[in-house]
Amino acid sequence: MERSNEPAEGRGDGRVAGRADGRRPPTIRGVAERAGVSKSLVSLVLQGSPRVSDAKRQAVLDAIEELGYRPNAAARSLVARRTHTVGVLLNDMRNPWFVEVLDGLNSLLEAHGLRMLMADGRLDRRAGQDFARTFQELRVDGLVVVGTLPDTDGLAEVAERLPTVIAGNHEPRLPHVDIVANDDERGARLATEHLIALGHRRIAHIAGQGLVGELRRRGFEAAVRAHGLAASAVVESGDGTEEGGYRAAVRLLNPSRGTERPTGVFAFNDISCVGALSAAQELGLDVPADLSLVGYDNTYLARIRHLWLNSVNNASHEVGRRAARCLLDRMERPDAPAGHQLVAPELEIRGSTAPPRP
Amino acid sequence: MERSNEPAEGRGDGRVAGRADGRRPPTIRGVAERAGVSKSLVSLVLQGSPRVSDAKRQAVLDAIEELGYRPNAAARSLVARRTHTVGVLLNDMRNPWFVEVLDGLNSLLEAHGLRMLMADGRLDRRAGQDFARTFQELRVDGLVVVGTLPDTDGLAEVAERLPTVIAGNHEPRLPHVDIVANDDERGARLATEHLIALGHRRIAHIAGQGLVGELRRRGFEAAVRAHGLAASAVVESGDGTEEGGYRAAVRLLNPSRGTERPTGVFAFNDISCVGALSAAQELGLDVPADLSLVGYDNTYLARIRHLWLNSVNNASHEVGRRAARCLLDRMERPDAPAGHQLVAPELEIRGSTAPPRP
DNA sequence: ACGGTGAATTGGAACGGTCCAACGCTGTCC
DNA sequence: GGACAGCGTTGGACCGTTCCAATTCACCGT
Repeated sequence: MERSNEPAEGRGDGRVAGRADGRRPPTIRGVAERAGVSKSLVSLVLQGSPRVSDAKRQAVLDAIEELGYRPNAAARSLVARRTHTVGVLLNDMRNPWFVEVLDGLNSLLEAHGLRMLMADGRLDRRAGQDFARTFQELRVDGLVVVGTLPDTDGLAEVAERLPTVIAGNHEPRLPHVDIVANDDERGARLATEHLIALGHRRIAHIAGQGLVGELRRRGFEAAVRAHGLAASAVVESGDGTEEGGYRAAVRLLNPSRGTERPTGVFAFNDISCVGALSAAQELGLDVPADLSLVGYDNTYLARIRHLWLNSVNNASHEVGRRAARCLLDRMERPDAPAGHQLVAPELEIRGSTAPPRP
Repeated sequence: MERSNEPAEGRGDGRVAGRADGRRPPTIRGVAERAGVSKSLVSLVLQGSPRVSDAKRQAVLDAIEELGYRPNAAARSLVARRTHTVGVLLNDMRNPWFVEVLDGLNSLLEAHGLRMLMADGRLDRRAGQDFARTFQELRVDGLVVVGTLPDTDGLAEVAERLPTVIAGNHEPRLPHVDIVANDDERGARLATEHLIALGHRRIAHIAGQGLVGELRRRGFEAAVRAHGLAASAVVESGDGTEEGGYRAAVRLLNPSRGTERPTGVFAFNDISCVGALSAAQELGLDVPADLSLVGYDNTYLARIRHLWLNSVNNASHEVGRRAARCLLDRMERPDAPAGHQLVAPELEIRGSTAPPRP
């Protein structure tokens, strides 16, 4: 009762201590009053309408400037029923690969006036489990899932209502969800064929886990088979970590092994490739003279002069760009059939391969 | 006129092609209607009010479930004048350091029901230039700036209206803006004193740029001076890159140099330390037998077994946690004087240092 | 029988924008 | 001189919530 007579005073929101400086941010009405026009006219000015006289436009702009007015995005999107925001769900921001995709995404989305709202599933437990709820409550205009994702059921639910695109992963396949991914199988073939072209005949692969690990292994196997080297090819399992790569390489290179050891190794990713490099050096093998190595992902690890690894560059930036393109298309035609495209990788040559010793 | 009789039909928003599936998402009114209650009661249920009969509560919950209703965050925050969102501005997501800070931030913010809206100044040109405008339009409840920042004027403007905290940087100092940063000077002293304690007498520093570079150099100089080694200490300038570290190390270690060469080097960061490592190996020096190295930041580079660098761990997670604490406090008392705290780093010992050769 | 009490429920006014129909002007044309 | 067109401008409905005051209703004591 007493309170209703002093509406804009501090502590008006019932918190323990007064919020902000007690003064609410200026509204469109405040601007209108100051400029001596109606709020409708201010709205027209904000939208850059041409049917406003220069005099009033200037008055409005001055008032905006003087008051430091900023339109309220919530109010705006409430009536427009568009937030100009797309949700981006990642699962590990530590992965430099993601940043490339984000960069590619952003370049296009920004040009279309969309901002990105990022959530990291691993970093933010809530976002991982409950991202469906969060993004729906925020009424994002679209959703991009980057990499693998914790909760497929949740995604299916969101995808029914929201234009959705998966970037950098091959699954899950859902009715109206586009997929843009790296062509991992092709990249693995590229790496393997590079070793073969150098003259290597005993070639090994340090495998990774998950669907991506599967695809890269498949590419490796296809390449060795195509060149009749399947009999002398070996696959050791790793886990995508440096330690896993190290141990796999030790198993591969250990002299106690019955068969002759490989002269070329294609590793699942750069990290495990670095592990393999460590193992080789511990065993007194020179890279690339005694052992050729190829990694994958072309991370900045590969670019360290000390390591200088050949690596498959999976063009993540392009994946991001294309995913953005898909999302924009799907926002226009939400019921179009799901598309599925692969982006071709390239092999980046540095110093970790050479022809085998004669 | 004709339209007003068919309000919820597709294309109602006047776009070129129909948006979504033509059906608007359910609102609180729809839920109320279905449950046979008023919208006010639904609102009470949503807020978990105890003064709702069990029968009606259940009816409402069922209706929500059946319709797949999700409250509209924009409408909610419009009346509540709180978005439960804090803006996080970073300047390069590629930096693994940031991710740690974000993780620390998130752990506390999430527990207080706040979500993070991230913008990368380098990735998103608009966010970098115009983040002040964007965050103000979104009416975020607070702002965290992680690392350095492109536009100090913009920050000053925002900070007048918004609880603001700077994490991981020592500047700029503004009236109501708290600062939580790593104690770079102390970390540098730690690293340098470790070398001194091992018995090194000719110690060098590969410096970095900016305020942080300055602070670390200062810590180095303080330590050598305190131990009476200032005369034999050298500082070479680098730029925080691998290449810069490499070149600085070449200059330091080159035999043609007039003076005797250092036996211990403290580098500005892990990356330039890796560059120094490369240079040492090219010159035929063994690390750590001929040359001890210490890096900074304890990134995962340092943890690569192949490199296995001693490095100063600047406890970024803790920086994030404390920054979140500051922000929460400041949201309660926005006019409190600005605080400034430093987080103590620790030295992580691995394999890149040893006593100098006798 | 009646007012009082308190709990459960409801209508309606915000919140800060957009947008549409309608308005007052001025000038033009027949 | 009146109908009309077109321009610049405005009031008010609406978007989907929250919150407050008001209402209903059963129950109680007198």
